[in-house]
Amino acid sequence: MSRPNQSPERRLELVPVLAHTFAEFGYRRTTTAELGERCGVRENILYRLWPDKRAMFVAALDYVYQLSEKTWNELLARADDRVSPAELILDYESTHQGEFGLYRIVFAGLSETDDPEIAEAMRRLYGRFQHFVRKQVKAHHDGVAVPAVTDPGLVAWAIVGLGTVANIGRELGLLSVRARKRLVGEVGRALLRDWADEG
Amino acid sequence: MSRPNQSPERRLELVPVLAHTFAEFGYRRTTTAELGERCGVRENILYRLWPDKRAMFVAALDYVYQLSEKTWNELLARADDRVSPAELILDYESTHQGEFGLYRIVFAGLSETDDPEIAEAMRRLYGRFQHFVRKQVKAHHDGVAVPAVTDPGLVAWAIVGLGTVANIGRELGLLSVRARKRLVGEVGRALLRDWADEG
DNA sequence: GTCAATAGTAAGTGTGCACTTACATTTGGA
DNA sequence: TCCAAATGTAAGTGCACACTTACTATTGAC
Repeated sequence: MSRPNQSPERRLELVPVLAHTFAEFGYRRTTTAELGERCGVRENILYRLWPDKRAMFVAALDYVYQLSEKTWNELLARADDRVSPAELILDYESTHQGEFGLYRIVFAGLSETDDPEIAEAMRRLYGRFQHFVRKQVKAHHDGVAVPAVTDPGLVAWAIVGLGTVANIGRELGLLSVRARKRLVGEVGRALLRDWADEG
Repeated sequence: MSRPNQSPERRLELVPVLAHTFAEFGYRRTTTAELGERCGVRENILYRLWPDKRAMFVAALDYVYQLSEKTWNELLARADDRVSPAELILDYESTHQGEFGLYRIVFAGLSETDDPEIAEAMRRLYGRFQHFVRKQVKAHHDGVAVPAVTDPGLVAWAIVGLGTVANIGRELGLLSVRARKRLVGEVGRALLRDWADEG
């Protein structure tokens, strides 16, 4: 034997670059030549690390979730007991949401769901997002007498929907920063609010 | 002169076919050859009716909104005063939402927003959706003492978000028919509910 | 130092597809 | 019945781009 295989490390280095490139151009309009250039390598180097362009995209999708989860977990680690985790994430997302433009990968993925592997990656992404949010909503509900919506799973989907539509509004220039903040903040809180409280 | 130009009529005939084809394959994976075949004409016929593929897509996007608006207006025309128009639309969407798969065109459009004309068409689409829903929410608020969220515009965006995430859940097989119905129905009603009522 | 595997360079290649061109046929107003 | 415009057919064309091949240079365990 000679020279240890450093492919895994190399993949970890390059995935963020892939993700940002796919976010910028979408799936189809991203060329493997462009990916190589951004990564500072020739195309065939990428083809040694991943079997095809599709696999590069799937890797980028997985990276997007991991990055979000990491950010949220760091956020929750700094939580005190005055504000519930669910509210903390809402507040965070209402200001920082989408700031790296990575949501555009998700949009790209949504029109490539005929590919089973991409569909699977999208399922992982949305499934995990919803699962994560649901956990926080459930915890939040422990301190709530009469939740506006009883099923935490439904609330989690609705919150994911808020984030999604906020990103659509941003992408199309239909929602200002301020409007997006109010959308996620006010509607999100209405979904979490205690129905037993005063109006 | 001889033979009147029937292009406008022909366009009206063909647009639904374009829309269903784009919905099936997305923007990039739809070939002009396929469009021609589905329309039962040669490619260059399509190029006489629209300048390029992009224009065909934009026409399909506009068609999608027109179809939805038509459906909703017919629905509202049958309304009585026991249920508010906003609730009527929620109930309708919670069962029939996305049934023709045309939402997939919207997903396709979301990853083509770098094209100014497509972006503009998407803005029209989402802008009109939100505007339409907002009108119904506003009317609904007239009969409500303390709305859960005061700004009808925000509520409208949230409802559009519910529809969007429900379609994503359907597309990825993450939400069953039943779950989608509950998502749009229960969360939608929570957003419309009167905060002054009993819990 | 040797050798085998890794890492990198440079130049294809084949195909899919948006769009075009050249030509034939039909239509309907005068 | 003429003829100009509309409608249709058939066969390109050129380019973008995913993926490959052939080759060179580096690394590091022995």
